[in-house]
Parts: sequence; C-alpha cells; structure tokens
Amino acid sequence: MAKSKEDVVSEFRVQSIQEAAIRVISRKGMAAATMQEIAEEAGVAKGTIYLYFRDREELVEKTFETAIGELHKRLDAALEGDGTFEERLRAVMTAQLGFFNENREFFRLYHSLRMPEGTSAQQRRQKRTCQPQFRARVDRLAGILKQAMDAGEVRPLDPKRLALFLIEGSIAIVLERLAEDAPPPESEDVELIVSTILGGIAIPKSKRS
Amino acid sequence: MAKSKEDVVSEFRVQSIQEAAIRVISRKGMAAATMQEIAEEAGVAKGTIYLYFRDREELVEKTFETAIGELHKRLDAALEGDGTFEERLRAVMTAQLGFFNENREFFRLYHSLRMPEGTSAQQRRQKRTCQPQFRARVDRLAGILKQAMDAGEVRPLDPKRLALFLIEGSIAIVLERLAEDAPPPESEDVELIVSTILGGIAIPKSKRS
DNA sequence: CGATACACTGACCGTCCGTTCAGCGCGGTG
DNA sequence: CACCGCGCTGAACGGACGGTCAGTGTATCG
Repeated sequence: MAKSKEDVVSEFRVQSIQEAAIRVISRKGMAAATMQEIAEEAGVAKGTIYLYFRDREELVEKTFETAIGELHKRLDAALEGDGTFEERLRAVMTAQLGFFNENREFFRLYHSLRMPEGTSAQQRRQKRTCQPQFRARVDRLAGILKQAMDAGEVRPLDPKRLALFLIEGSIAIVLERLAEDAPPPESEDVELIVSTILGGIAIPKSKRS
Repeated sequence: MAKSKEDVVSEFRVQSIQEAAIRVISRKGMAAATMQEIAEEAGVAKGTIYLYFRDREELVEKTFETAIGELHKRLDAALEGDGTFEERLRAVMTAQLGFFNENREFFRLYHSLRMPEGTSAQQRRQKRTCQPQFRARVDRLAGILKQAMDAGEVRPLDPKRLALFLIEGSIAIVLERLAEDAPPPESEDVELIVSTILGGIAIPKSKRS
C-alpha cells in the first residue's frame, strides 16, 4: 500500500520536529534545550511534540540516531572501494571535515551527546543508545588500521588506541575550525593530520641542517 | 597577623564544599549536580554553601579554578629544566596520564567544563572563566612545539593545530583507560603517543618485508 | 551562669520545565 | 447545513531545583 495522506503529514511533522531539535540543541546544548523552544522552532505547539514522541528522552534519542546515521553514511561512502591506507585515511578525514563544515550545528549536538548529562537514570539510557554509535565509528577506523598493519603498511600498534587518538584529535581541529573566522582550506588541515599520523613530526637527526 | 581560628574554620568549609562539588560534578555531570547533593556530600546544609559562595555559579567557577590550577602545576613541573623535545613531550604525557589516573573524578569535571551547558548567559560567563584555562594549556604546548621547530627538531607545522591534536587525542586515550578494567601500564600508552607523534605510524616502503 | 553573637540549619518560596488534557477549529460526511 | 472525528493547541499541573531567612544550637564573654 502506498503512503496514506496521514502518513505523509505524520512523517513531515516528525522530520520538522527532529530538525528543530537539532538546531536548538546545537545552539543551547543538550541540557538547556527546552521542549518549548524546540516546539517554537518547529512551528508547532509544545503538546504536538508529545503526539509524535513519548517524551523528551525519546525525542533526543531518535533525533540523534537519525542525525548520526547521516554522518556514518558519509564516512562509509568515503571508504568504498579500496586503495592504499594513505588514500583511505585521507578520504575519511576529508569526509569528516567536510561534513562538520557543512553541518556546523550538528557538530555541537554530536558533542553534547558525547558526555552525557542529566540524572544517572537518564545517563544510563543515553549511554545505551549513543555509545554504540561512537563505538561503531571507532571500531570501523580500528578495523582499517588493523588491515593496514596486516598488510605491512603500518607499524603494529593497538588499533583501538590509535583510532581513538585520531578521531578525537581530528575533532579538536574541527572545533578549532568552527571557532575561527577564516579557517584555512580543509585540505590543509587534512594534510596536517594525515602527514603527522603517517610520518610523524620529528626531523630525523641525519637530516637536520 | 596569623590566621585566626575563624579563618581556619572558614578555609576548611570552603575546601570541603569544593571537594564535594568536584566529586558530585564528576559523578553526575555539570548540569545534574544539585546544590542539595553537593551539600549532603560535604556534610553541611544547603544554606551553608551560600555563606561561602554567592551562588551556584561562583561555586562552580571557584572550584574549577582551584582544581585546574593543580593540574597546571603538575604539567609545569614536568616541563622544568630543559631537554630534547622528545624528553619534554614524554614528560608532559606521563604527567598528564598520571594526574588523571590519580584523579579520575576530576577528569569528568574537566570534561563537563569543556562544552558549556546552560542558558546562553551562563555559557558566556563559563566561557569567560574556563576557556582561558584551556587556551593557556594549548598555548603552553604550542610554545614548546614552536621551540622544537625553531631548533630544527620538528617539522614546521602549525603549532596550535598540533597542540590541539595532541591534547585532545591523548585525552581520548585517558578516557579509554578510565573505562577499562585493567588498563595497560601508563608508560605503554605514553610510548604509543610519543612514538606516533614523533615518527608516525607508516612503515616506509623501503623497509617493508 | 545568664546574655550575646554567630555559624549553621532546613523548611519554604518563586521559578522553570516536562508533561497532560480539555477544548478548539477544520475538513470530511451524510 | 449540521454533525462528527481528529490533529492540534496552550493553559494548567506537578515536581525539581536554586536561593532565602527565621529559628536553633553552641561557643564565648562578662
């Protein structure tokens, strides 16, 4: 059966509310984003949100899942096919910087969810639904690193540690870019990260002038 | 004049309350830490806190300043004297991992303050008092990197970007250590970071088996 | 030992926010 | 045109939390 008219309206509302939630949470942070403001941003009454989401928790959860899915799609797309480790690393970093550059607001949502707030019950639930998303991302990169190590392209090191180091380090640079008035071109920062990780920053003693 | 008895009692109270605040904020996060719970943790009534701090904001601010000062002292101590860049880098990383390992609770406070929560007015104030502390840390490391670049020990790259990348990357590893039941010895993770940053992770084509 | 000072207490107040629900308007139907 | 169903509304409710202050206990002093 095709979508009924009700379904279309319903989907539209759900989407409007989620988009509003992303914008408000991005502006105010997870804790300070109120249902009232999300409703206003979506152009509906506060009560309407509760017709589509059981409570605030479900709204945040569903919204986050939708949004993070988008990011993961982008990163996976960047990794399609295969190439040298260097190529793949550069592709992932470019995709990540690009995504956050285009979705500045979403970046703050991403961060708000990183460190859970609220009562311990809320925290537990948030952890259950959001942590796996982060884990998946770390594991994905760790897998690629492992592959490169097996292929002899990369030194054998703890892949999970390295993945964490890379992801968080690059996120710090994204944050800095967002705070800058005129950030350097993306490619420049990608190059900084890729060359640092691959070749390190030290100048070998033999080559010093 | 020496400290009067009142001063001693007063200092003791201020300290108890700040220590309680650190513990509660570490457990619950910045937004969910209530004055009531901080008071209970400190073994005083809620009203008592307001005899020593104007309001919640001042309590958080002063507490953070005290706590972060401790960390900076440790990191500065690790940098005293001079040595090669590698030695100094290793010293800083060792000090940081050690500090957070001994002060696991403080680590979450540190993170809660990283991404401000609350109304925009609160955010602005928090930013004003806390951001400079982080900036100081980044700038400190950036200075050391710059020095090493001028000395020809390190490739010329944007020192600020590198400092951010290093600090956040290593913090990710600290976070992972805190979550692990039996983390590897600190020195192992320090070595991972130092060797990755200095020499990179790639195996040069000429050396591949 | 009674009076005074004062640190401390915790019930109380105002505010804010998530959640509810009685009612409103509007499109569809007979 | 009258009636009905239903998506939507927003005032009202309840609970939580920051902040207050009249009252209490205790140490100190004359």
